[in-house]
Amino acid sequence: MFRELNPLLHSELRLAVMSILIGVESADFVFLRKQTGATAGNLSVQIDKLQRAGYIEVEKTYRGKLPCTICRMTDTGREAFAEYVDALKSYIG
Amino acid sequence: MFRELNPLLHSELRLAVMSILIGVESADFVFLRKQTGATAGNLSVQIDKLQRAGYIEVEKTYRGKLPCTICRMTDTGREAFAEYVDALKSYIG
DNA sequence: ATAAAGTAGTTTATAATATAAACCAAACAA
DNA sequence: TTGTTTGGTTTATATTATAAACTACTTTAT
Repeated sequence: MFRELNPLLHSELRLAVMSILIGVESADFVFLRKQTGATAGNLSVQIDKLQRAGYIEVEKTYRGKLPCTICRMTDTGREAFAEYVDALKSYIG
Repeated sequence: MFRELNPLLHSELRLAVMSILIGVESADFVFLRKQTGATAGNLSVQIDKLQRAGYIEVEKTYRGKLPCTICRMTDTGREAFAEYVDALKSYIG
């Protein structure tokens, strides 16, 4: 009846991050922060979780002299997101 | 950009309960337990939260000699559910 | 009549999660 | 050179989810 909801994606902030990343080639920390309105600490933790799960790739680089953390979704991430969205439909029709 | 997800509804089990109740006039504890596959303890707690939020009404009665807890959604619940579903769409398109 | 097992839950203890506050290092500005 | 801003990370705390333990009663078997 009800499909299981991947707990890694069933989180407002991680879902927002995935939702952004699925639509772009890549996005940096500052952009994600602005789009989601999250605090830096929270975003940092949630990016880490998505990376550990293999759903996103994180590249640590510099923009000029300032640190810049670039995120992009992996194929695994895309699959997981698609399945999550599908599973959600068993709840919300 | 992203709408807020009502944390009371953004929970797998509570969402499942609401999803069931939106489609029926009422449902009892045992039915909800079977449909969701939840443990009795977890279901009891989550029903309580939904009731306190005013999203469902709980009627304590008997089926024969055995206790029977009947749940039905309120108008407030229906509204909250509709808004939650709508908000979700800002994440999953 | 009594013990054992089952039904329908509730309460409570614990594990997992989310979140913000505090912190760090480098850059820039006064 | 002292303070402020940027771009984060780490850690402490509050919240949440969940299962285990318990309550109260019924049914079944002895």
